[in-house]
Amino acid sequence: MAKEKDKKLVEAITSMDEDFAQWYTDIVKKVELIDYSSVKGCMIIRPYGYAIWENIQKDLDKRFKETGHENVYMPLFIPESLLRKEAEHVEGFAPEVAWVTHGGSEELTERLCVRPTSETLFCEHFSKIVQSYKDLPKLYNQWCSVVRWEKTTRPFLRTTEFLWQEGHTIHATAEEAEEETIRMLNIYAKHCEEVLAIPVIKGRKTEKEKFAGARATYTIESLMHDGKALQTGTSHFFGDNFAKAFNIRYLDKNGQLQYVYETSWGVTTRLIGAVIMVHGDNNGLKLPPRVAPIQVVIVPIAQHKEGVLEKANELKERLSKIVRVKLDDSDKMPGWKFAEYEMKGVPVRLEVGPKDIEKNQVVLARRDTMEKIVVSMDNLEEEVMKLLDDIHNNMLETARKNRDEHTYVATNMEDFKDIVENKPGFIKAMWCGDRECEDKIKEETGATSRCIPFEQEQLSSTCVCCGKPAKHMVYWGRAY
RNA sequence: CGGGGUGUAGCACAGGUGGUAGUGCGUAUGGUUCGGGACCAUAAGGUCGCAGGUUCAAAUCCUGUCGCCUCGACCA
Repeated sequence: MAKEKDKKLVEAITSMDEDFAQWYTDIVKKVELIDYSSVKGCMIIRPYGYAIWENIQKDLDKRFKETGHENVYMPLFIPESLLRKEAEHVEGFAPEVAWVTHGGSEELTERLCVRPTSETLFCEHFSKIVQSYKDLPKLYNQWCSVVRWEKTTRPFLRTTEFLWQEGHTIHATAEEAEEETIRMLNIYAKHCEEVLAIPVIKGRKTEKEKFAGARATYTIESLMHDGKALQTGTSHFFGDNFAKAFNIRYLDKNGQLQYVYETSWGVTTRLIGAVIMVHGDNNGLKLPPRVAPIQVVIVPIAQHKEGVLEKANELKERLSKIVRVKLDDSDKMPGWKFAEYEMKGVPVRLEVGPKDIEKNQVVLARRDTMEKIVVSMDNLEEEVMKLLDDIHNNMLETARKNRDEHTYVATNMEDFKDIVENKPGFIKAMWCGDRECEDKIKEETGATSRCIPFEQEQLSSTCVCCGKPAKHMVYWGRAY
């Protein structure tokens, strides 16, 4: 009887092998990361989910500031005429913007769009504040939400409104702007590996896949557990494209009017989706220690017995000086708590009961490997810190190994199709650089070009699709 | 925007052929428990997604509509 119940509870999360999409939905709901709202495609980010975002923000914001960026805030609304100033840009975004047509009961003379991204607002502002080469560069960033009226939505991965940061910078020269574009891409990559324990492929997007209005788009791509790729962050080089459309000019040292060179770059709450799908397992979420809202959860055993709660509180006090720690002294059974915090992805569980107190020890259980170790209370701080670092490194390596094991090489279309159908993952293949081949591959296999990686390999000399001489090695895959 | 599924208590669901709503989990209270999702007792909790229609009578039949999930085409 009891066993049947156990089974039922364990099955609360759909197995990822059985139905990955359902597994994902189960996680975001049951772990209480989000709730659905009454507006289609909009999600409520609950405290546990938002705390992950705050930790991501904290780390990224620090990295932005260390590289000289300043935070600003731009308006939510963009007048239609402003959005239309850059042709490619408006063409790319117009189909998915939300329009405000009324103020109160009055119809507006010009409708306003809810920002889908803020390039045009930054450009208009830059054109007003920049006169001289001495005003450059301007390195701005904003944390905000944007709205894109997407047709299908999924929590974190694609929502109608989503939280992000968008950096916008202007520079005197193209070289300087290019450098900035790459610098920020590297910051994203480092954040992913050092904080989220997600290994990424850095590279450039093809013309087909680049951002509307950009000269070049750089991207970090990661591989999810189901073998689908996720564009995890992007950094764009605009050249003087927007500068010309918005007339952003400055006087150089020689008294000549010059256009500025511009970049923009962003990551979103999608990063949380990536964390879920890269690290999670059938027991639930598995959070990398550096973003985990709770890094150590203390579960007292037989907490009604004398001295147990006192000791648990004492350990909590000690640990709270170095990690984010929670003591769960609720009336739930210990076993229930174990399962609960495993589902929530808490990296380390600390068990302390009468037997431990007697022996001056505690039990530490790690979420990544499910191993339990016994450590002395005397050097608890040291052991916990070491364990959290170990967990981070192990999670990063496990993710890297998983990605590498699901990265395949194709040298002809037959192999390419076979891989897409039977072995979900990244496909490395040579490409001639022609749009027709890229289109054909997408049409025939459903896979898109993810990026032209900076780290090139010569897999063969001919294009996987048409057989003409190859120009680049490209990562392909089905993507979110 | 097309295909499929779904909407009944906080959650998961049951309620062919119409008769005024039920089960499990959870919640509250009291007690026994506590090293891997405990048990007993008592109790609270629902305008059956919404709007029309048929009918003496609708969770059930009809029409419309909305939300959500999911698979495609488009996007971070």
